[in-house]
Amino acid sequence: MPTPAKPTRLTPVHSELATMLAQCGLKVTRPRLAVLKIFKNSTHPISVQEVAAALPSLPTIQASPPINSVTIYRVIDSFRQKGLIREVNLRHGHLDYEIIEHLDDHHHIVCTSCGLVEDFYGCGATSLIRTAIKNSRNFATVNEHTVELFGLCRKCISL
Amino acid sequence: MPTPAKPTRLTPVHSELATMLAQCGLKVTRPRLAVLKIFKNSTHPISVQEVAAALPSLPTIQASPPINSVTIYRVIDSFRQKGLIREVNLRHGHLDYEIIEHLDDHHHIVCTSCGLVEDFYGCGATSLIRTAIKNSRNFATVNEHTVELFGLCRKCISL
DNA sequence: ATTCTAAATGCAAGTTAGTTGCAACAAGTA
DNA sequence: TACTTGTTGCAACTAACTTGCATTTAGAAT
Repeated sequence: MPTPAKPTRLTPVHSELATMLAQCGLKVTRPRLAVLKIFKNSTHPISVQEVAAALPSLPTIQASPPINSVTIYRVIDSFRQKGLIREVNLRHGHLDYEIIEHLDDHHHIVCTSCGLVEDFYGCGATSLIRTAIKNSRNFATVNEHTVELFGLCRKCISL
Repeated sequence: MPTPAKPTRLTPVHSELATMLAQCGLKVTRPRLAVLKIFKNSTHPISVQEVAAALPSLPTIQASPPINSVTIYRVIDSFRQKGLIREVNLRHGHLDYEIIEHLDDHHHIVCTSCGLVEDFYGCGATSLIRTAIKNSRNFATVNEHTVELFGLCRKCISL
């Protein structure tokens, strides 16, 4: 009779999120799993306030006491420090955050009238970065870059 | 005897700043001249707080009552709306603002360790913008763009 | 399993940035 | 010079965010 697989406490999605946390040296806690799940679920960059507003909809959070807002700030800051998320400014009057999927070349077009956000990939910054470093007196390396485009979406331009 | 030149109340620099304000439909007031002068003088993007801190050093301000902080917020917001200044995120924990000199292609490299900021020009975004619009389902025009590079300066990389 | 320790969380209180409503004032115009 | 509208200053307010500290807990050591 074959040994039955040992039951694990973590659901598959939990184990994926838990691994992400563990790999960057963060302890796996309920608030961190929850906030990370919000970022995973979100299709676009979101603010601290939006994270806070989305948390109560998670089953794991509904089942237990709500997460203190101080904790949300600290969790988001730890994610940012560890490079799990990045800060983006879409000129919505505050900063937003989004998960960093890989070493992706991922950017946004924002409508300055209605705020609509669309993604685009591949900004071809590598050659730009090379020449920028060559021309710079002070800089040695560039690890990250942001590119955001601001314009008008089709709906707003025809208003 | 030749007619003496009529004395003008505005110094040359005032008239230049005043013209900038008038050209975008803003009334020429003491707070606006002062804040605009701070932006003109600054070599790099600055925050609302830095503007407020710099104002008392201006002779015109020293000579009269200080400018209310509410007014600073409103002046900066009016400048941003009129396109005199732009908002930039250098990941210093807040938003900064800098004067828009022309239709310039002006960007920054920021040291993620010490915060040093250096300018660079010409990011070659025009072709990027063309392909981004072509690939976009929703967007029709792009009027503005931001490009910021984040890395380590020579000093910090050797620490 | 149990114990241990550093890290993470929650709470309460405080600080600061930024906003709003309104009355007084002043720039630009007739 | 007077008028009108936009601008400013003040006071009060709101919300974002921070700090200090006691409690709890994840992960590692035993």
